[in-house]
Amino acid sequence: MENIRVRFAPSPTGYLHIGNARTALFNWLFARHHGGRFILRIEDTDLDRHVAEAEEVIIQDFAWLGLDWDEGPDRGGPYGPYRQSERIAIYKEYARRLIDCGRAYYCYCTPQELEHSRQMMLSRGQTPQYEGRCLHLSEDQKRAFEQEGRRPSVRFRVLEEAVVVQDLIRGQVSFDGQTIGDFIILRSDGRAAYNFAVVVDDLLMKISHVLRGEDHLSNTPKQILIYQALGAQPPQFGHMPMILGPDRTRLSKRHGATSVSSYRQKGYLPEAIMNYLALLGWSSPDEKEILSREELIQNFTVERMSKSAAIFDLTKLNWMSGCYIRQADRKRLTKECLPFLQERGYIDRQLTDREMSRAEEIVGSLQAKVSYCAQVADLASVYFDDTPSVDQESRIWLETNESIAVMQALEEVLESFSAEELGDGHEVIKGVQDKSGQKGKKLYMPMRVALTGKMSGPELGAIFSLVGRERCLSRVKHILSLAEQLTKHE
RNA sequence: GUCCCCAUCGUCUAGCCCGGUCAAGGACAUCGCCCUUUCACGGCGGUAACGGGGGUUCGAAUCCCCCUGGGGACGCCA
Repeated sequence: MENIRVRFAPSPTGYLHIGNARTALFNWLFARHHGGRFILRIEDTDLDRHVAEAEEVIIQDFAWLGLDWDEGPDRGGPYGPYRQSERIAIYKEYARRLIDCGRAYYCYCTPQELEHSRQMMLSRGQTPQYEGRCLHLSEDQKRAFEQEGRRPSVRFRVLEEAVVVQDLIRGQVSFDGQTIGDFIILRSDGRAAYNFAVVVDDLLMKISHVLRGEDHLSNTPKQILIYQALGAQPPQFGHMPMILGPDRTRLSKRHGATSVSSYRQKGYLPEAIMNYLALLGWSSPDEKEILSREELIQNFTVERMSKSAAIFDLTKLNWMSGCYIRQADRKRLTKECLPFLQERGYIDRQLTDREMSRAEEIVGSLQAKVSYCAQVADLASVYFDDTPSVDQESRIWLETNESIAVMQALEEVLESFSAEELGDGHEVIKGVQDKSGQKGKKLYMPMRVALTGKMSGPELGAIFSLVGRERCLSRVKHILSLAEQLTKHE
């Protein structure tokens, strides 16, 4: 293939949706795999919905994910401008051409009138479709409408019997021209409608392949019609499967986190998000699942895209993210976790070398247990909370004498050690074992609960060495007193 | 309502184009065992799917038709 040019064209709605991110990713992978160009274009035709910083947000999320683009509003390119709001004159010019050759006409119907007739048709069980009322308006009629103060929109005139879409993913799909009503290409305020703007932009930007969500499949015949009316060759289309929520409906806010930034804010690693998204609707030829960005680029082809919709599975994302966290370099991971630790006041904003290496130890001790960085901060509470409460499932360890005996043994052994002697607590544990005669779970769980109030957490060794003798001791006393209270109440 | 797309374990999927090698493979989740003097990590094993009905064929998860189910689109939203 030659001169491959693909684009991602988001509307700046304030955040980058997970589904859009996947669309962007596949376009990017396609471009990088084939050595083509990846273009970012902002579809801000609808001023009403335009959010000022929205464009910036999208660009940031892109950068975070590691997607780079060759042409775009921020870096220019030979086919700019790359914002639709800056291309209004171009759309007008192309609409003019269609009017001149009889493939478009002015329509003076008001939104109210159109809504009314739509309802009428719907109630009669018909497909709502423009009836062509303004198709043959005389100059006098037009003037009369103008006098009324009506501003016309421009409609595309559909003449074709049938339109065939050659889809890269779905094969040949045909549409009956009869079912496509004359649609608006220029709104009455002069702005281009989506179906028109995309065509003009894709044409002028020499886009070779349009890979987008399946929800656009039924728009495609309209767009092909415009290409044809303009005497142009349409690009290759490929309609990708939708991403659904667990209830099998289109992924939306009520399914929870659906923006890329929400995952970034929780401290997911970008390569994990990229990897997971890549597997939604695509599979690698060797069935490998953990793929680096280079492997993704190398293996990506549209032939391996699936046709059926995929459910966004947070559980699997968390597993995959956990894989990346475990593989991550400790220093890097610590850097990613720092903001979360600071936010809770666990560590200072400015760190000495010593504090930094302490932070690395903390993160390292938790690395195998989390899926994303915010969880590190959750679990790190065991290093900072010296008066922990005992969670429900850990209560049972406060209720038996043999468990309490282990805790008491821990208290005594700890007291017999100096702060320097403690180290990673190995000797302490041995001492407690000797004293209590317990081993395994019955040895470890009481100690764990006495130290943290929880049944799970980092290695006891990490707790001993990072918390130190004094605080360990005060925690054990604290928990022991809680246990005492508990027994009294019974 | 009309049009369009889709249909393999609970979930993501391989296999389908080029029918037999599929008593359907992998991954997540789940269950069990092992490792670890604990939870986790890791290792091993188990449960679990070709939506239904017709064809075509010696033979169908794979090809055809119908049904059902799900999704999408029908906007002066993108």
